[in-house]
Amino acid sequence: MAYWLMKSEPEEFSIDMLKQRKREPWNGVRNYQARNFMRDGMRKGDGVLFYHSNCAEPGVVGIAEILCAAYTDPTQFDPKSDYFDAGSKYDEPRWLMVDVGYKRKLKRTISLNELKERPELGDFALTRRGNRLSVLPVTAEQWQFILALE
DNA sequence: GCCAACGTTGGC
DNA sequence: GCCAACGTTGGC
Repeated sequence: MAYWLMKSEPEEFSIDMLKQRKREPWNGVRNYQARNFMRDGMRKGDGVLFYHSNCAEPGVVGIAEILCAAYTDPTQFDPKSDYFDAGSKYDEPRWLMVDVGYKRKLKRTISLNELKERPELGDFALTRRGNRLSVLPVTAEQWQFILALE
């Protein structure tokens, strides 16, 4: 079992929306590195730190889980979608997605600021300089440490 | 709204 | 293959 952190802008899709819907196809990832994490790393049952980005208090706000291995993201073939990719072919889809399931909200937001101040996290993909990945790996140690802060 | 950091595109 | 221009992410 592996652990991940997935970012979402709360105005686009918040932890409360995931709580309501219970399950969400994580479409729209259009970064190769993030796609590779989903394709090569993610398996059913993996843990997800749900992170709010681009908001007043960026940070980890909840826990989710990966519900299935990566599969074709249909929005890449939809000309009306924001995520349409004219260069992707049906028989060779460029973009994948996973389904994410709601587990629970944290009692409080564990803010980016707080995470930056924790040397215990070591080399953490989230706080690496200039990091912009929306899907990134979390070690078992980081997972436990972050949740212990709750 | 600003802007640093990064990824992508496309001319050459 | 290089690299300038451009677009996007996301913290502040």
